[in-house]
Amino acid sequence: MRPEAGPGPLSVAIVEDEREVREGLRYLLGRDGRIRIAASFEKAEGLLAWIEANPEPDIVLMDIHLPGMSGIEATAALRERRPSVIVLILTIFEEEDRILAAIRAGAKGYILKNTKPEALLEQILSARDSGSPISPTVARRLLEEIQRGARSGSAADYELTPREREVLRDVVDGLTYRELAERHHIAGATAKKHILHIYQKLNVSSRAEIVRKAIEEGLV
Amino acid sequence: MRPEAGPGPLSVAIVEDEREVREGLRYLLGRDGRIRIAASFEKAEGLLAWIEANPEPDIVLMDIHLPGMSGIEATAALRERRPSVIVLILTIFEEEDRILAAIRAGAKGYILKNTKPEALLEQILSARDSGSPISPTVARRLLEEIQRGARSGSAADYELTPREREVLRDVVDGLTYRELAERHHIAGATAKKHILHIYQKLNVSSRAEIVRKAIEEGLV
DNA sequence: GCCGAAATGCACCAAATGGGGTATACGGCC
DNA sequence: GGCCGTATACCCCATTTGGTGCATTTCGGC
Repeated sequence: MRPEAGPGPLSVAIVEDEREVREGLRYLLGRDGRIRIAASFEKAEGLLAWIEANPEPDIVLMDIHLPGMSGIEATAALRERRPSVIVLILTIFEEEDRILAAIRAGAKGYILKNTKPEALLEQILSARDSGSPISPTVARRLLEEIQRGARSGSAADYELTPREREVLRDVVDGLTYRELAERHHIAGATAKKHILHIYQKLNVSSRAEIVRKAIEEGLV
Repeated sequence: MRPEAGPGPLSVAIVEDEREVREGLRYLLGRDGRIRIAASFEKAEGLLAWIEANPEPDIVLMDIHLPGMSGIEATAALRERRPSVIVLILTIFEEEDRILAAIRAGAKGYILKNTKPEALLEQILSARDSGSPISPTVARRLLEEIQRGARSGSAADYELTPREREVLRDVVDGLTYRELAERHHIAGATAKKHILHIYQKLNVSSRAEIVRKAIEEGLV
């Protein structure tokens, strides 16, 4: 292997639904001689279909939020069918939970879109040499996650009080503050207070998020 | 067997968190000579502990919404440990999804609390003779469910349009109308419209419910 | 070309929600 | 006794949400 030069230009495919961002990436990466844009798609399904009939690219830049199949799902599908393709998640959000999900799905890197163009370029190139480009912000999250998992034996517990656990279950059942109040014989304001505390502990801020997290983490 | 007389009074245990309702049931059922109230509890855990050390009752009247363990969970636990005990769900709500869940958990009947006292009494007594007291309203739901399952091969599909499916996924991700609008390049009002349509098709009316249903039915 | 379904957009409104603060009561622990 | 966490309750406020009704555009099928 020749890490310094590599066997010709790095072949890159892009999956990104925003046209401007997609075109911007094509231009930005394409003008560097070390990279060749093999194709770009606005939907993950497009990439998956294309890859069946074409030589596989070295790297896929994958957005997470896409119409239709999500970037994470697409990453998982790609690992199944084309395990040698390196998938780099490229997203604008610092979505705590998605980082782990993406990595479990087989992503080799997680780059934020606010990364400076030159740095972006280098991160992509580094991926070829078994590197894993991770934005600093993301790296921090990963460290925190590792620490968290290390101490409590990976128990998805959060430190909910018994009362909060009861309320959580009912929130998952779709109860409003008022119904919560009736069911537990407390004031609606108190029910709200409990829920707000749960929000803080689970690091969410809406009913939808709390329900999802509670179900996925097995809190109910 | 002597269906007309039975082997003495029917032994009934009650699990109901509302004190007034619980006492009301004790009075109502207790004054009929054919029934004997063995015990009553405000929490399912109480019943489960009690039943370990006492002769099992013929019938358990079980509320669904309880602090701590739910009535459905308790029903399932009871079927495990005391399979001969007949559990009748007694609840004030006509909760479509709970009916099936309760029956799967092993409930033998599903009675609504708005049932008239005399009818309630007869329904409970009928359960002893292999009857399954089901309130008419509930029976209707069951028929609909059977019809639904019969036609489409039990596929949990609902008839969502592709667009609605996309929106549903993002709602599960916790996006607000505003974020939905940005992500799909549509107006917030349109995002709302889609969600309202999904509500109708899934028969729910809140973010929390839609997220739960979507996850549990594998729509995401 | 017409029809209907799907998707889109907007207006209006009542209710629910999320977020902030303050305060009291109870129980266990140092 | 004093402290802290938990649960309780209430106040205010901006935003979001759920519900309706109506109108337009788009698109595939007949």
